[in-house]
Amino acid sequence: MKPAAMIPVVLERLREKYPDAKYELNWNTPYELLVATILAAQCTDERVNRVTATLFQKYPGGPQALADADTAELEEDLKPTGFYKQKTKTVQAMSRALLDDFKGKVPSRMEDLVKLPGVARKTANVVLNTAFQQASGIIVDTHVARVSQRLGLSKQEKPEAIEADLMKLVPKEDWTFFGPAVVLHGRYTCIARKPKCAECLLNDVCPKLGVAA
DNA sequence: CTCCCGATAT
DNA sequence: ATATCAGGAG
Repeated sequence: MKPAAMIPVVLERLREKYPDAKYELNWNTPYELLVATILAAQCTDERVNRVTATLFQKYPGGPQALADADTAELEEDLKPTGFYKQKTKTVQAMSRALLDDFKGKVPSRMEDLVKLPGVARKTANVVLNTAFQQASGIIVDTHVARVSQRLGLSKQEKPEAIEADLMKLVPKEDWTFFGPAVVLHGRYTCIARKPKCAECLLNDVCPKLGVAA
């Protein structure tokens, strides 16, 4: 089955299983979502939510508090999310850039967002799709990348190239659903190490590329 | 391409 | 022992 013909099937079945697929990160403001998304690199949402729950109480009011925070102390706060020195540096630099260049407000344009330290298209798309209801693009994280390759929707390796392929295939009105839904499918069914092909809702249309028989 | 970080599955 | 986990920077 050709990729273009698979898309309606994929969308229909994912909608049935995950009717209201959305990101499981907790947030109250675009800024909180941006920080949470940065912290989510190589880390589960559940762990991020535990950290941010106390983090935004301790550093309230947006980017100023985190920009001004003591770095060593913030490192301890972020430690459970892994890559904590890197993430501390990134979150503080991003917060300062927000204050310096955007009056402390999270910009709602892709071209502005990706200028922020620690923000590339994946993170920007999460913020735009989720907080600003904007179909700026399709979120391509490790799950979306893997599932897209296995389904034969893209043969590319780089996330940006995969996103470009997907944007041609998936109708724009489905972009904000496609990302989160495929993430869930990738996390719970089309698992990296040991995909559950037997119980997969797409196993009849999947070419099973890259999956051990 | 490597590094950042550490836990867990295989 | 190695791969992977909601990536991005140098």
